[in-house]
Amino acid sequence: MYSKDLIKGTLQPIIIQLLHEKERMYGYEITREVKQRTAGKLEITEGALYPALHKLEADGILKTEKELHGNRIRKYYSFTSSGEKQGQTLLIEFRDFLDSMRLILNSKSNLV
Amino acid sequence: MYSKDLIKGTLQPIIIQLLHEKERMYGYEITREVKQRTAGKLEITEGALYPALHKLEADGILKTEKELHGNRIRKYYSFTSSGEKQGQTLLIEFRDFLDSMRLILNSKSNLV
DNA sequence: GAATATACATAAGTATCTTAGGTATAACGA
DNA sequence: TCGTTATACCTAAGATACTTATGTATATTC
Repeated sequence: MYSKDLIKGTLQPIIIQLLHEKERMYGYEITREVKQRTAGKLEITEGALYPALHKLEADGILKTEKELHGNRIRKYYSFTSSGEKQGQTLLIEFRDFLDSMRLILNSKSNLV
Repeated sequence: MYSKDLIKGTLQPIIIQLLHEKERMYGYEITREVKQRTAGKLEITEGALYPALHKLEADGILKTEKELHGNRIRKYYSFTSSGEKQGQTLLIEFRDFLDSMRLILNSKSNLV
């Protein structure tokens, strides 16, 4: 697991990214998918995820529908029609931000 | 400028990276360098930078020496001998973290 | 039948940031 | 010469995204 502070601010774009790929997902599924993609290096804690999902719903970006699987409830999240566009914008910004980080780490500048 | 929340957690590794390249820098110089490297997309606020530098010093990773330039004081930061190693470790972790972000954004997973 | 996995949730505390303010010198343009 | 911008440091209040801990409940596995 990475140091806790690195992760701040990345959770929302991660959620948005996954939902852009899969249309609808439930919370626990998101934690599993992230863990799998990063070979266990990044584990989203539920104490962070659920409040984040609730906020995205409260902001009108995601909507939910509950479904019974076996005897357990799953709460599926998907984009609202307006949220779709907002999510795309946020993802573009996030990718651009990561590019900037790479620039900082790699630029052979006039330093030294 | 990027959304505020994206930036959280990245300031410390940025400082460490720059000091690995240049040996010693002062606060204001760091803000200029970051702005230049990112074409103005990332501007470190002084309210964030100075407390971060103070913390790195308090943690024994950086040390300082004040210098008079013209009539203005510059406070130069550089690694302590033990801080050098810690900084390297932190940078490796940060790069790895960015790689994980890329994995999440790019993996053609079994989703959909 | 105990431990682990699945699946949701909240709440207190921590840490990093933003925003806003403060001090002071240097340089530049109107 | 006077106001603005740049340089250069600093702190404090408030916002907020996280961690850690806890709770509830069902399903599966050993």
